[in-house]
Formats: sequence, C-alpha cells, structure tokens
Amino acid sequence: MPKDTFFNLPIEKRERFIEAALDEFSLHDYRTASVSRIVAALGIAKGSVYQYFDDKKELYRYLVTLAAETKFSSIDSSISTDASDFFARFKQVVFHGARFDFSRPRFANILYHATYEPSETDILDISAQLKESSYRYIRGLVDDGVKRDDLRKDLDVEFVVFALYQLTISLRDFLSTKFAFSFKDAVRKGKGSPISDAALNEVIDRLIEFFRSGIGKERNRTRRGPAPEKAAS
Amino acid sequence: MPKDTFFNLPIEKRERFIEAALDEFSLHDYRTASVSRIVAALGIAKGSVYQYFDDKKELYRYLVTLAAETKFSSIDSSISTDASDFFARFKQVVFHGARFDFSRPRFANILYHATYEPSETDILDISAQLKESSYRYIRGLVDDGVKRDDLRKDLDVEFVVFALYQLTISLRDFLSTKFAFSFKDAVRKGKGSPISDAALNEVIDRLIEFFRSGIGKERNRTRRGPAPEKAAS
Amino acid sequence: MPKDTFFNLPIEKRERFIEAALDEFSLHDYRTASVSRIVAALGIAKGSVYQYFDDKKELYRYLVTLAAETKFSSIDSSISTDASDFFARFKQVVFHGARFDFSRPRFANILYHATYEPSETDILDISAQLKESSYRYIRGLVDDGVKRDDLRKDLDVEFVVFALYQLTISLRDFLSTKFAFSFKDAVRKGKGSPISDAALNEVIDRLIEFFRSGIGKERNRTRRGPAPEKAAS
Amino acid sequence: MPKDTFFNLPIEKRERFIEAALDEFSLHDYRTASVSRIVAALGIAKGSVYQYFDDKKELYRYLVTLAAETKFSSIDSSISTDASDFFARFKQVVFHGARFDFSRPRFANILYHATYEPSETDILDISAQLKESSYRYIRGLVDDGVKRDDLRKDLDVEFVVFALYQLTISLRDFLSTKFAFSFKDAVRKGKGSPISDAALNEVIDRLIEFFRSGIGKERNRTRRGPAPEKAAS
DNA sequence: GATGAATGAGAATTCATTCAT
DNA sequence: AATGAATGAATTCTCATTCAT
Repeated sequence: MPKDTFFNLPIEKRERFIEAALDEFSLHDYRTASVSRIVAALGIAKGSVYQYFDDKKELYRYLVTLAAETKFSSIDSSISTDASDFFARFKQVVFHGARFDFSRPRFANILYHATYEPSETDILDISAQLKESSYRYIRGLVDDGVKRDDLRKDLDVEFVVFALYQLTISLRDFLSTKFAFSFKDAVRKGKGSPISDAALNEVIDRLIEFFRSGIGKERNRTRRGPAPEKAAS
Repeated sequence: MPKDTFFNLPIEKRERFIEAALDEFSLHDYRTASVSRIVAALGIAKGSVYQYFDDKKELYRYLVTLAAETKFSSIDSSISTDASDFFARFKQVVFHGARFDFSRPRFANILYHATYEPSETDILDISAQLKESSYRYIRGLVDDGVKRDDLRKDLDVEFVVFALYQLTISLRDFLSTKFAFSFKDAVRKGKGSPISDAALNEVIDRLIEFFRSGIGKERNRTRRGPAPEKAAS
Repeated sequence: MPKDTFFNLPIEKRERFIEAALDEFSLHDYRTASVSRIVAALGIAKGSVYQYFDDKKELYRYLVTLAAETKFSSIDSSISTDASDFFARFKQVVFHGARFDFSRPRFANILYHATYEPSETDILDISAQLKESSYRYIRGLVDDGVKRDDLRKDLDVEFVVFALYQLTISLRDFLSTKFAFSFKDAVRKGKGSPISDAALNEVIDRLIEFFRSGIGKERNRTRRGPAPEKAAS
Repeated sequence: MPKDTFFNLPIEKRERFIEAALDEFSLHDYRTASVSRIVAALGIAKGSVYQYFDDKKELYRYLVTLAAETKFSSIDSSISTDASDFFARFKQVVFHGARFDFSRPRFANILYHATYEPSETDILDISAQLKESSYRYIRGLVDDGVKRDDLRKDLDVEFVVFALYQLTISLRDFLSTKFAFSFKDAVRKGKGSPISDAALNEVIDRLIEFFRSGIGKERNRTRRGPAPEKAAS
C-alpha cells in the first residue's frame, strides 16, 4: 500500500513519519485527519506524502493494517498456548488486547476509528477488512472451543462470534469509563494513568463469566418448552 | 436546542424541515452531512437554518434527541408491561427496538451515527447524552430484574448494563448482515426488504439466551472455587 | 450553466465578473486558466466563483457559449441580407467575423481556444458543441447557395462545409501574421493596431476568390486526358 | 536539443526512451503530458530525463522535430518526382501525408498537438518552428507550380500557402470524422481501422479539385470532360 | 422571519525540477 | 551516468456561518 519510496526511506525517517501519521490518525478520524497537519508537524514538504503513498486513503490503510497486525501479534506472543479451556484462552486474548490498547493508545484509537466509520463510503473496504480479520481471529478460537467441547453444542457460531467481537471491542469503552482513562489524553501526553493488572483482571473476569454463564439465575437453566414465545404483539 | 422561531413555524413547514434534515443526517454522519444540501432539497434560504438553530450542531442535537425519544416511547408503548420476567421484558425491548429500526431507518441511522462518532470532539456531548439516556433506560430494567430476583445476585450492575447496551445496539449490525438489510438503501428507497417476525424472533431468542446463560457448557455451571485465576502473568 | 445566484447578481457585479473571467480564459487555455487568478484580480472570495458556477468547466462553458452567441448575432446583425449571391454573402460573414475578432479579441481568443483543444478530454463536449454550431451555421449558407444555384451541382456538401469552416476559422492566423496583430496583446492592452476595411477587404476577397475558383490556371479547367494518375505508389 | 548524454546512450536504450516519450506526448498535449508517467513506464529514474534533456520543453522540441523530419522525409521518399503538374504533386504529398498519419499515429498526434497549442506561451517557439518548416515545404511546391505555369499568375503566394497549409493540416479532422478513425485509439491499441487507398483517394481528389477550381459555378470557366477519376489505383 | 451572496480558511493532490549520493 | 527522495508552489473545490437587505 505504501510505494517503494516509503520502504526505501532510512528507517529513522520512516519511523518519524509513521509516528506523526499515527499521532494524527489516532487523534482524528479519517475525514478529520489532515495530511497538511502531518507534514507541518514533521516539517517536510507536502509532496513527500504523495511520494510515499498514493493518497490519504492508502496511508490510512497502511496505518490500520499496521495497527491490526501489531495488535494481533502482540496478543499472540503474550498468551500462553497451554491455556486449559476456551474461556481461559479467550480471557488471555482480552486481557492482552486491553493491555495493548492501554500501552499503545495510538494504535488502539486507529483501530477504534476504523471499526466505527460505517458512513465513510470511500473507506468501507478498510473497515470491512479489519472486521473480517477480527472475526476470523475470534472464529478460530470459537471453533477450537467447540472442538474441545468447552462450549455448548447448540450454538449458532456466527452469532457467538458476533457477540464476542462486539463486547471485546467495546470493552475499551467500559474500561475507559470505569478507570477514567482517556485514550486521547494518553495519545497527547504519551502516557495514561496506569491500570493495575488486578483491576483489569477483575473486569475481564466478569466479562468472561458473562460469556460463560450469562446473567440469569442458575435455576432457570433448565430450559424446556419452546422458549420465549410471542415477543411481538 | 432549536430557537423559538423554529417552534413558531407553521407545523407543516416545520415538519418539512425535519423531514429534510432527517434525510440528510441519516444518510451522512455529522461531518459529512451538509446544511447546503438540506436547504437545496427544501428550496429555502440557507440563512433560515440559522434562524431556527444556532448552528449545525444544535440541529444535530435536536434530531438525535428526537430520534431517541421517538424510539424510546415507541418501544414503551409496544411492550406489554405484564411480561413475566426480566428476560421476557428485555426481549420485548430488543424486539420492538429492532422493529423500530427497520421501520424508521432514518431515525435508526441517526442514532447509529450518534452512537459511533467518538472522534468528533465537538459533538462528544451529544453522543454522551444519548449514551447516558440509553444506559438509564437499560439500568432501569436491570434494577427491576434484580429486584424481581430474575438475575443473579452477584452481578456488577454497571457491567451488565454495559454488556446489554453494547449488544443491543450492535444487534443492528448482525441483523443487517444476516438479512442483507441495507439501512442506507432503506432510507433512500423508502422501504427495505421486510423481515418476518419469526426470523427476527429467532435471532433475538438467541441473544436473550446468550444473556441468560452464556455459552459455556452447562456442567461448568457449578462454579465453586476461586474462579478463573490470573490470566495475566 | 451558471447557477441562479449568478443571474441574481447586480448587473454591474456580474459584468465585472465576466470581464475578469474573459480576461483569464482569453489569455490562457482551459487547463492553464486559473480560477485563483480570477478571484485575485477581482478581489473577491474564491468561494464566490462556486456560488455562481458548479465548477471551472461550467464557467468555461458559459464563456464559450457567450462568445459564440455574441459573435453569431453580431455577424447576423451586420450582414445585409439582400446580398446577391452565395459568395457575396459568405464574404460578408467572413468580413464581419474578422471585424468581430479584432474588436472583441477576448471573445475571439476564447473561441480559438475552444476550437483547438482536442486533447482536453474533459471539455470535449464543449469543443464539439461549438464546432457543431459553427458547422450548422455554414451548412445553412451552403445549402442556400446550392438552392440559389450559385454553387456547382456535384459538390460534396460535407466536404465543402469542412473546407469553408477550416479556412474561415484559421483566417485569424493569416490576418494575425500579415498585419502583425497580436490577439494576446490586444487583450492585454485593450486595443490592437487597427486594420483598415480596405486592407481587410483585400484579403477576404482573395479568400472568396479562392473559394469560388481555386488556384488552377483557367485554361486547365478543360481537363481532359489522363489527369493526375497514381498518387499512391 | 538533447544533451550529449542522450546521444551517448546505447541505441537500444535511447530508442526505448523515445518510444515511451512518443507514447506520452501523443496521448497528451504538452501541459498534460507527464514526465513522471514516462519514467514510470520505462522504469528508470526521474533524474535521467534531466540528464538527457534540459527540461520537459526540450524533450518536447526533440519529439516534434523528430516527428516533422520523419514525416517530411517519408513523404519525400514516397512521391514520384516526375509528377506532371502542381496538382498531381500536391495530391501525392497530401496522400502520403495522410498515409503517414494513419500508419504512425503517434507522430501524427504530436504534430497535431504542436500545431494547435497556441496558448501555451512557453512553447510558442516550438509551434512556430513547426509551422515555419511546413510553410517552407509548401511554399517550395507552390513556387514550383508558379514556375511551371500550373497556377494562376495573379496569386498571392503567401495566401495560397496559408490556405493549402490549413486545409492539408486539418484534413486529418475530416478524415478522422468521415472514417471514424480515432487517432488516440490507434496509439493505444497500436493500430487503427485501415482505410483503403480508394476511399482516401476519393477524399483527396475532392480536396485537390477544390484547390484547383473552387466551388463556384462553372459558367465562368469552361470545364467539360469527366472530372478527375481515380487518381490513385 | 426570510433571504442568499459573500466569506475565507481549509482540504487533497499534482508535478517539473533539483541535487546529494 | 544514474538515482530517486525532496521540494513547494500551485491547482480546484468545499462549507458552515454571517449579515445587510
């Protein structure tokens, strides 16, 4: 997605550029992000950006991809693969995903933006691509969980993937609120208020427990009969 | 949020204006929505908009509020209050919420946009306001569920509200994908492909069942001991 | 092609705008002409241009159309319709066309540009439209000439129209060279060196005579014998 | 016009360069032609162009000159010098000129562009230079025709040269329209739809006849006999 | 209360040319 | 002789908002 020019750049220069671009796109969404601001911050010529990338969209695509790959591989390299069951593994994924978000708020923000820009018609493909890879990742875990017999047999996998995806993604909002952690501030100031593993664990335990058992009273568990009839009038 | 002049308008005129504004803001997000297009569609002067509202933002706030209120009261008037338990009631809320979205796609889209525009710094308060009222609505149901003893005792209500909110909100995406229902097309063409009550019910049953019991194997249900210990190293 | 806004403008203002636009587009071809220069010359905001016209192309179309219509009607109102035969009439057309060009060099230049911009793909339609109307004008004269029996019977009308069109159009070049009349200078300085009716007449007589009788020796006219054999090898 | 470095280039390399430059300048006029595209197509460095030529303009000048010289010598080598009279010779020139255009559309286009770019102030001299050499060529023929007594005595040679030049040059347009031959397509696809000698001859006969005798009624002029039949085989 | 022309900062993008390597 | 990254002025176009009428 970048042109050769970009990869031919001295590493130091390339990284300065990436930093500046991350700053911009993590503080503003695609539309609002400004190429002009990036070059102003870097003190380089506007034309240079277009030596590196075909257009703003390709630059954005690069950053989103970079963020996604970095996050996935960060998670992958952090989880211990010997986790006993599906829930233990998923917990690790969520935990290290959250840790990643807190420690790399610029990446986190970019992924957040890319996830929630459904109206920007001209970057639909980037959002879709990101969602697709997230789904794939989760579906892999779920399929595995089904095989290991950790999950119920009667699940609609598609629905489960959706539910896990949405809650995992939006956990960021919950944490942000609960711990008064501002991702924007974290980007601007370089560092946000640290959140202890214990505190984080507690929240994620709750999430996992929600996934595992829901919120209904346990006695209700004996589901018989044709399920909740006529919700509609 | 509107000025007095707006309410002094002949009803017919006011409604025409609202229609046009809904059209615009349901097809485009806040940034992309264009005041110019609205007045062009209406054939009125641009200045008029500023006679009615202080600025674009106030107009947006008005529409979001209108959409939220209309949706809440539509749901409220549709559910039968004698619903047996929490899940039955919540199911009705979700069901009629979805029905509302399908039948009033412009309102649905505006709420969707308002929910997912976290980067537009200058409308943060509108998004927050909307989220707040949605949370309040759901918290009311949950509190009630707790009182009625339909829910576990050990729940973190704040977390539960968050989880219900996120999944309920994003159900739209799942339904949209599953039934190939394009909200944008629905706005443009006036009507989307209808989805049967049965099909909708099936999906929502799954959601409710997920809420109630999660996805873990039932035998695991006997949770004793110290629960999932330290995911993080 | 202009928007309503443009016609609602106070005449004086509108005319100032047209003047400035004519200046720009008569001194530069479509690509090279600059909207920025126009507004700079006028001291108005850049946005104003786009209140008047959808885009640069529409502005150009307006100017070309204006130039063509002005020229045609100037010619039409100048020729005496009782001209005896085709050649006398055509001569008047050419004469008044040339007079128009000299006295309205900006219009002349714009028409010149529009005629010879065959590579600018995005304004092909404007050029084509202009050519079409010129052809129609000339074809009308030729058809009339045929009816009046002023022209040979065996003519290929399409070819004749083409030949008359090309020579008439490009007469400008000949005159410009012969009389050292620089159209660009005429635009810039407001006025070019005047050319007497007599001098102009002399040239146009030659053109008309060329149309009427060609350049071949009269005796040759009795062409018998083998005529021009094998041009191609 | 090229620098020495250009001629020091291995022939093969030089020719590849010329080919690519011809492609670009035959598809776009001077302004629109892009040095960047040329080097991209060749896979060479942008700086190389400036090792070979001082600037874009000199490159253009080279190509125009090359095209003109190639065309003139192609025509010269094709015409049989023993042609009986002026018209027969001129016909051959036009015929082989047209054949050249059809078979070398890139050259044709470049000459066309160079002929009709009167507004690009900074390449005026190139256009002028081309026009000058074309005029010289035609004037040679006309002078000869006068000497051979094929033409009227009272001609204004300057005017005649102009008229012959303009119609000869613009014949391309007439042929292009009449035979639906797109020069751009011919460049892009390598070959255009072929036009038979017979068809071409017919048009050129008409042109020559127009030159010889004009379009006026014969009564002034004792022509009998069966018009110019089949000049070319 | 309505009008709608004017504003002007801001956006993305292009491209011939240079020059240090 | 070749490279190719850097330049930066220039381009068209957008749009919420204002304000005199």
